[in-house]
Amino acid sequence: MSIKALKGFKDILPDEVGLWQFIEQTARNIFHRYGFEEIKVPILEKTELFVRTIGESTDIVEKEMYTFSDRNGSSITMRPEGTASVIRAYIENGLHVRGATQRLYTVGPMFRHERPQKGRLRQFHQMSVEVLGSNSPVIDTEVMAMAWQVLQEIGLQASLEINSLGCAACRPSFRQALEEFLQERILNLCDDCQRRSTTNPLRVLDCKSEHCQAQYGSAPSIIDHLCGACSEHFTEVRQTLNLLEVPYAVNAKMVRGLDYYTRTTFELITTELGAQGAIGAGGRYDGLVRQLGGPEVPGIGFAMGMERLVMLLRQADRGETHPVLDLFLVTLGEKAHDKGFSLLQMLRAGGLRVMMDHEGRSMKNQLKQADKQNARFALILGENELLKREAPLKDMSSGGQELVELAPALEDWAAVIKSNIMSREK
RNA sequence: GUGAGCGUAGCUCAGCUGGUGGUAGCACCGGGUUGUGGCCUCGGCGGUCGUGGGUUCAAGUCCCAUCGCUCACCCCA
Repeated sequence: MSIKALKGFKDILPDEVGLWQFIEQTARNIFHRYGFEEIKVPILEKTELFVRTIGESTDIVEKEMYTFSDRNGSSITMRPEGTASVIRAYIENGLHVRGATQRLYTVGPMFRHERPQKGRLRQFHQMSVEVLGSNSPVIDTEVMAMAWQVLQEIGLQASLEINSLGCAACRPSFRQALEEFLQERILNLCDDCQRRSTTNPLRVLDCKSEHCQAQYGSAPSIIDHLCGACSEHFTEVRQTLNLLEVPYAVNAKMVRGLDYYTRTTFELITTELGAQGAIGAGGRYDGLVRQLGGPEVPGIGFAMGMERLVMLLRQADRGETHPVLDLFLVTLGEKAHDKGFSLLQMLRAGGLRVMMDHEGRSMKNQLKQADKQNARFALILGENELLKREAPLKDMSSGGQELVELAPALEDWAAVIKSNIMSREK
């Protein structure tokens, strides 16, 4: 049996890479328009970083991290998400002195040891965005509007759901009210909710059981428990979203899986991906920088799942993008091949995408190759052409061809061929 | 971690109540014009039927185990 990739680890084949590049380029372009700068951070970090930020009792930390001992015995972890590393880098490099607010994004693989299913892998890729240093609710809106715009520009539909989780001042009172509510009817809840009511009470609210949901209609809502400042913040977020005419819905039952979130949280949700509806999600994390030993700096961020975006585009049949060759050099005979090889390099240096055959295949075959590689033109170069000093340039889509002169010097050939091709650029 | 479904060619799949693995489609390679691709046509390559046991005269087909994949739960991008 040959060696196969690890469970949950996938090859991204050339057919699909064009789509990945399209998404990433579109997103980067938008991020730059919004004043964001890229930061590249390591894939490995000290385990402690994730334990302290994501939260000790979260599923990610408890059972999903790729954690192991380094050769000198320290515990290191392959990052399960991007925010923690960016915050660490922000603090470690004193980025707060570069300006009051920093807008950063990073792109790359994340690792979680989960059971793979549709839209969920053990190595997956995120584009992750962070704003550090602003308390303004308008920043929340700006960030959501930017995420929204990314989807718009890559041509995807999703709905935006928002919520507020409150802050260290108001969340505990809500949590207490909820716990009391759950205790009163603990025996009427499903097994999962009974478990969740002690481990992670907020989670019960998005239970899928109808029986449970019927009872949660009267459950305390986080929105009602927000303190004055948090309530005002949330109101302003909604107002500015309205102002920008970004469509959204408030979902008071939305919960996030990472402990560091405060105040505004949001998800971009699609119904087209089976059980994995979130294609982007994020929120505020006002205490996080301080908690990691940095200055008292608020933050907000979100991540988008590349695999899920790619999957949606494929489903929408916006699939494979084939690389296009400007020219395929068809050569006949050894002499023409050698001459052609020099010409090939000259043309490439001149910026054209050019290929040729080195296997001595028949002309028919070489044209077949040209076709398969989506060449726009084919230049036919044989002994006759070398003697006559002119060669047919064939337009592969129309089939028509005309002779181009072969100047005495190779440089001039290349220039003539290039200008011939360029002039027919449509 | 739990549950369900599925493993036959590189890919998509036929293969009935067990009776010799398909001229199958796509892809790949080569012919059909001795210097012109796509379409057509002909031919070729390609499989320890996931693996290991068992039942049987006989197993791709039935049984058990195991591995893998997929989807769902949990949870999450």
